[in-house]
Amino acid sequence: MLTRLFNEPSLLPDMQKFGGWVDDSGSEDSKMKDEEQERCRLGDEDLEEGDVKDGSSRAQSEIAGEEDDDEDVDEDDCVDDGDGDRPKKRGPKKRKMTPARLERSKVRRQKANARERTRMHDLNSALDNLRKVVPCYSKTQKLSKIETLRLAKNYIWALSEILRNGKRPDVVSYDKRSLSQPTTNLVAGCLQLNSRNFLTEQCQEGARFHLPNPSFSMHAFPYQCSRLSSTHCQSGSNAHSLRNHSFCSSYEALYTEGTSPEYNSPDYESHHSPPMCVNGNFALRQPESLSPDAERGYQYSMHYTNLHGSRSSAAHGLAYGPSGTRSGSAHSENLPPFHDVHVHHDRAPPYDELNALFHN
DNA sequence: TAGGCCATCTGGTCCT
DNA sequence: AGGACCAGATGGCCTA
Repeated sequence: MLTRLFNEPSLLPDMQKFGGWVDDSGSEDSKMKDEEQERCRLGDEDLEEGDVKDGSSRAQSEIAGEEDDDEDVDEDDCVDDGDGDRPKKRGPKKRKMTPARLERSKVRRQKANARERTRMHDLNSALDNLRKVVPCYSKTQKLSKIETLRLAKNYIWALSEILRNGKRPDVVSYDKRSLSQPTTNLVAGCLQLNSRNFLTEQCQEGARFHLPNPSFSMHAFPYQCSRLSSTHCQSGSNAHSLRNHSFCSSYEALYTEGTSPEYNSPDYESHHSPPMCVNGNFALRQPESLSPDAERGYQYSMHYTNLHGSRSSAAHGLAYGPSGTRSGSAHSENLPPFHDVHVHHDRAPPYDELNALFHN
């Protein structure tokens, strides 16, 4: 719960005002006390805060001439090693951790913690922004950090290849590191479902749709979400022999939140069959009624495998060929409305080539 | 329950 | 001195 609260950056500054990190303030205090006790016990240690493990920082701060304006105390206050034979240590005198210094150290540490939190939040925000511009985006099933980066890398790589060669990148030369199975499924399901909504939207608007954001047109559509239970996943649509549990699970996960009750009825779900694929390719089916321009502009296909060398079950489960023509018996028309999963693409660039990206 | 993912704390290092 | 950045440690949450 605390963790969740802290995920809300706006809350953090206020929380910091109230004694810093709630969970750890106590332990930090005790830690500080322990350190002080340890220093006195050892006799020859007078570490600055942050020097528990070694003295490098201490040496640094001492060299820098750290001064305690108000509470500068000699080391003798604390130390009585009782060993006159021991060679006197060189260097500046060490200072005892007085309560005032301890307090300052604590404040410093809390400030550093707050900065670190802010820094990590900024980093996460940037990562979220990146998630939104890689070709698959879901609010409900976020790509992990590492997968976001890998996906982005592959996306950039493929775009570069297309720009350089004007043709589909060679997937063999691609970075083969793996996305997880759930992510593989997510991307696959994401694209397939969006294609369906996308096309529906086009039909409703006369094969045209708005592009409020010319860069990421798919953001224009607020997708509804529906849920497919595992049961339905397994029992429904026997004709789709290639569908497997993993793929079903991904759909289930994707549709778990924000589900409209009406979609939970068996009748409704029975109409929804995850798309199939037999060769690792999947693509969006083009409506026959689309004008040539629309067809050219909205075609979207994708070749997708998982990275461990094993084919993605999701990819296997998709039925549409790379050309956008239907190659199996799946019914993309019957796919459930999708919830906040977005496929990003721009105008009508070589999507066939771009879709080769997700081989990672 | 193990493993993955994540947020946070912490100390070290470098830089200004 | 203080801030930024980094990496290790830790603990919570979630899922298979």
